[in-house]
Amino acid sequence: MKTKDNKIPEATIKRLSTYVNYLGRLGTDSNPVISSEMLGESCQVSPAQIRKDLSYFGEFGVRGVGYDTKKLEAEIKDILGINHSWPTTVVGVGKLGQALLNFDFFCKHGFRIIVAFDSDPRKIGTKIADDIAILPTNDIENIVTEKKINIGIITTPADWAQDVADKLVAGGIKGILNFAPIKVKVPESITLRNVSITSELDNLAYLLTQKKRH
Amino acid sequence: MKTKDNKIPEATIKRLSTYVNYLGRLGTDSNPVISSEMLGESCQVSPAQIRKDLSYFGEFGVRGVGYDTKKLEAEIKDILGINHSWPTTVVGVGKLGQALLNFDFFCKHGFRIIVAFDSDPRKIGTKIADDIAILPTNDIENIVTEKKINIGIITTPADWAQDVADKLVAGGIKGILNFAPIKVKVPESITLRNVSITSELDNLAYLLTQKKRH
DNA sequence: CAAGCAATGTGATAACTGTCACACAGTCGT
DNA sequence: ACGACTGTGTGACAGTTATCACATTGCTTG
Repeated sequence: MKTKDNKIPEATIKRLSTYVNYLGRLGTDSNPVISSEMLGESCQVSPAQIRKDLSYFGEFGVRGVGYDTKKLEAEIKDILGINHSWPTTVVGVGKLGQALLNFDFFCKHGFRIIVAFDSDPRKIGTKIADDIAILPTNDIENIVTEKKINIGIITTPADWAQDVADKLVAGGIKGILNFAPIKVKVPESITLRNVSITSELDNLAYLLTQKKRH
Repeated sequence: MKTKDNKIPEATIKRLSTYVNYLGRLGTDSNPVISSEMLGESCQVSPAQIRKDLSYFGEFGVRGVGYDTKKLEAEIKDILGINHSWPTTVVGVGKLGQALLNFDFFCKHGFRIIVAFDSDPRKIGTKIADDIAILPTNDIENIVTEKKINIGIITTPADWAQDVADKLVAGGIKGILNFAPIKVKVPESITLRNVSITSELDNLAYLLTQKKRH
């Protein structure tokens, strides 16, 4: 795979994710080939934008024809790095954690949940969703190191998030996806993404308010 | 409140949400006044960015001093439109739906859950999280109209999402927050936000892959 | 085999977003 | 009361992202 440039817009990555998701749920038999216009229609992105996004990484289509659906899906998965399994752990087995653990897409998107952690004694020692063990949060550092876990997903309440992040980092985690509603701080070398559900709600409220004020 | 211009970057709104969230969890007694530098430190945003963000909407600080913490929080809430209650419904009472229904922040962020919907007969008729009734999805249109519900949150599996969205729209919903991993289509007049958890995962995978390839 | 067609790939351009430096206003100390 | 000081508000600038038009290339058909 070519990577012509390392200045890829984050928005492009987000869209690639949309594309691959759509391609995945498309019957490849009925649509062996897809054009940027058709894909754009489904993903609500302009055809030109799609071509531009892909052009950052190479040439995947055939002029005058379009893209081989199956091949394009594989190419994008390769670009995103979701064509193989990332050893992953979920910390915080509340409702949100459980929702994620049961998420079909986890495995489909290249994430293998090795183990989960929680601080609730009643949950520790039990198993969840396809035989995933729940261990005490104090074991995070050791287990992450031992099992060579790359990715940590934080679904604890806000107050615990920073402590959990520190433990994951101490264990040698590579990346963190944080669902707790505070921005945790980690060393420069750790890849971090904060997912703020409240921020999405606030954004919706803002848009509705704007509309009302027109 | 002044709105000098209607071209506010979406990123600004996202950051405002971060600011207000942080201000909310700050002891107002210990910090009656906060500077853009202090706030920036906590929210991991440059001080200049904060001042710029706020300047879109007016002047809220005192030069040489900073911002009145409590007042700033109220101002931002006013800007975002989360200083009052939006009548809201959640469709899909799976794990993710339950997680959201139990989310403390819902009420704190100006969303009042009126009712929930699900298609599972075992759930219909029961109640959840502080006395919220679960009704069948077939009732969506009528109830949304009757209760004048403004916001619909979709937490169903992908296959149901579009159907649910259509029902919400038929009931006269104003805005939709969609957690299902497909982009639903709604009329122009409806405010829609898609929250893609898989996209966040993909983004993390991409960043890690980049790092590995360095 | 050549001409027409269809849809890609991309350079140029426009729009948008963030950064920076500094003028300005309010406060505090003397 | 006045000058030094502190932190805001903002215009100018730089960097980034999206849009557009069209040249390009491979397929198809007569």
